[in-house]
Amino acid sequence: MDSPTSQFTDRLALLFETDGQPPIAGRVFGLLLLSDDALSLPELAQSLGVSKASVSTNTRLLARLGMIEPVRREGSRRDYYRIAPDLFERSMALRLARWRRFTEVIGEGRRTLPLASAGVRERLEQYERAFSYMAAAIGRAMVQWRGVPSPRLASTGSRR
Amino acid sequence: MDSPTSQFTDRLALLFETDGQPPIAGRVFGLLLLSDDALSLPELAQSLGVSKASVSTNTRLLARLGMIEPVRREGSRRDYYRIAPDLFERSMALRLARWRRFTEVIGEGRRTLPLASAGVRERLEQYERAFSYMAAAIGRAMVQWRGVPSPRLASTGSRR
DNA sequence: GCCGACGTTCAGTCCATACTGAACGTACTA
DNA sequence: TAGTACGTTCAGTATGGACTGAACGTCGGC
Repeated sequence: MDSPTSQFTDRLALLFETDGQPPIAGRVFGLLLLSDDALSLPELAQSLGVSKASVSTNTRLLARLGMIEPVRREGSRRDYYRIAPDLFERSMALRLARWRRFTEVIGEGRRTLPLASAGVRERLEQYERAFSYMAAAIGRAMVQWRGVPSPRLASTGSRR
Repeated sequence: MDSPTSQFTDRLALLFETDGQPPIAGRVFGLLLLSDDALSLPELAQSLGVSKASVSTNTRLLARLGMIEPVRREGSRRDYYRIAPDLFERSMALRLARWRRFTEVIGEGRRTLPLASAGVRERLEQYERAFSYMAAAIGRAMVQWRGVPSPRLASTGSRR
């Protein structure tokens, strides 16, 4: 792997790490991001210079997150992976889901805990209301974005 | 600290941890979230049963993130901390910033790397365009939310 | 039906880092 | 000017988890 590419995957590794995910997941993601066609597990392992055990674990992680997906090629037992066609939507959904989990913990606290005061209750409710509002708005905006005709991709099929 | 409260802070600790932040930051945040008035560093340390060194580090982390803020009480050298009044906006901004960082790495790759094909370039550009679109939409939605009159908080000052 | 290639699993190692306790610098007080 | 109560810093420790290599089960080819 050439130096500029490894620099790119390194930055993604760091970014993934600060997000609480294994660095190699970022490297695999970065490599696939720059690759035109799907890559096999041994190809990824060799390009990145890591064990296939790591690649196996992290491809499954990324696939579970919906950021990449396996591609079956007939006449081959190998698993090929590529970036998910709807990558943007997936990554947005992931980040929104994290935020929702956070809000749900707050909501559960509000419902089950003996709160110190009405002010505290109001603070938590306010947060939950704001999240619901924003989540709905984000959902609407995403629908609109999907409707935006993509100049070049219009014919290549933005929906799978 | 009573058991249900520590259960709540534990869940937040776990949530922070999966987000790549120290668990104690989550505990401090949870405790402040349920507290009506600002808490001092030694109070936090004692309630959570952790060292004041940890509390000092993590309060500064949370303050840097804008999730909590220090309160000065005249006639006291102690630092008191409380949940940021604009907590929701802050936490949204933080999550958006993370996403932006991610998108910027992709953009930098697109600009500086010798890409394999036009398809790859288009994929990256598409991601960047989508992010810009969504970021703008989220910003507009936030402005609208601010404009939504809060029934009970209207008089207590939602702006500091 | 044997052989080889593939993906997964698991025990082991290693590294990062969260947390602690003690030492330190600082500012208010008497 | 001591004394005290802060918050911060730093070396040390320990815990979690990412990664590895080897062993395993499985499926296709000759």
